[in-house]
Amino acid sequence: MSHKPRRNTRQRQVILEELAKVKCHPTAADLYEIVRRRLPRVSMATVYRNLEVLSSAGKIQKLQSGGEQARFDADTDMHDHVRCVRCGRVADVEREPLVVSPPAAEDIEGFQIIGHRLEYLGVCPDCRADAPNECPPAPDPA
Amino acid sequence: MSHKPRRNTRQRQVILEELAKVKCHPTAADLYEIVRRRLPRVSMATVYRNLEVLSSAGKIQKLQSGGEQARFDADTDMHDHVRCVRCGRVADVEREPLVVSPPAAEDIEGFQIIGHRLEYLGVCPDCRADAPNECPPAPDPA
DNA sequence: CTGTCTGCAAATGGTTTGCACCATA
DNA sequence: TATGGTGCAAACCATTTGCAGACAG
Repeated sequence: MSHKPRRNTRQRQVILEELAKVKCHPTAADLYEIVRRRLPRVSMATVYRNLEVLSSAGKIQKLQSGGEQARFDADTDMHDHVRCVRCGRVADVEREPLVVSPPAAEDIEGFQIIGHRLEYLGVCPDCRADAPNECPPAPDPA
Repeated sequence: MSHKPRRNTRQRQVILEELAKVKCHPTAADLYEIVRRRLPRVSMATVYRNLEVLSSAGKIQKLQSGGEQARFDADTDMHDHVRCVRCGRVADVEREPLVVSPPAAEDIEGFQIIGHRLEYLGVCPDCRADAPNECPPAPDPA
């Protein structure tokens, strides 16, 4: 794929390195805090711009299945994720990704299918711990 | 689950009625425009508040699988959706929803699974039509 | 050198909220 | 009449963008 020439700036390197280092799937803001420890003068704009560049270059994955903040993953291998509906945290699902068969042409009124988005919803251990809550379908991820 | 008592206001009725009427899956703003024809003085806030109330009451579905605007569906029967990656339009998939088996406990590190979110991505007929899309070979309008 | 990238700050845009008045039950 | 609901405007907040100077190639 012919992409525009891209420069290999220090910011870009550090952002990718730090994302690769963490086991979790940080938000842009999380990553900003992390990167800031090495580059005190970076700006959020730079973090956002680079996450965008890296993700369209296929070097990282952007996970934004909910209406929530996007989260990022340096592991580009195909794998599913679970998202905590309470705190928004995202974790990997350690099994082969589910095979999702695309709907037949006649079931989608002219749409040309190019993929799908699947993500599990759950409650993470931490949230379950202090959770004085009850019924499964939590209202909102606030 | 103890829910607060809810009043049956004219705004609430109209919002639900109009949503039930349309075949598409409008955004809050779309619905605001529609509802405004019957209630010229409604506010966006009221539309948002009621869509929230109706959806937590299970009377409508809130579709916000992407990072995009939420869309709403008065059809609460289980069914999948396709979202146009160009214009954001959402349509129903006319087949039995795919059975998604939740990951086993040992594959998700303590998360308690409560559901999943699946949505197909595609290009709608309209967008495909005028689509001057490119990617590899840079098109030259000249 | 040149054109991309950065930092800063201000702008977006969808959604939410505070408040005083209104209307449903 | 008691309270949930409404309209309005301002607040929020993640993300984007305009701009001038900085720096990679």
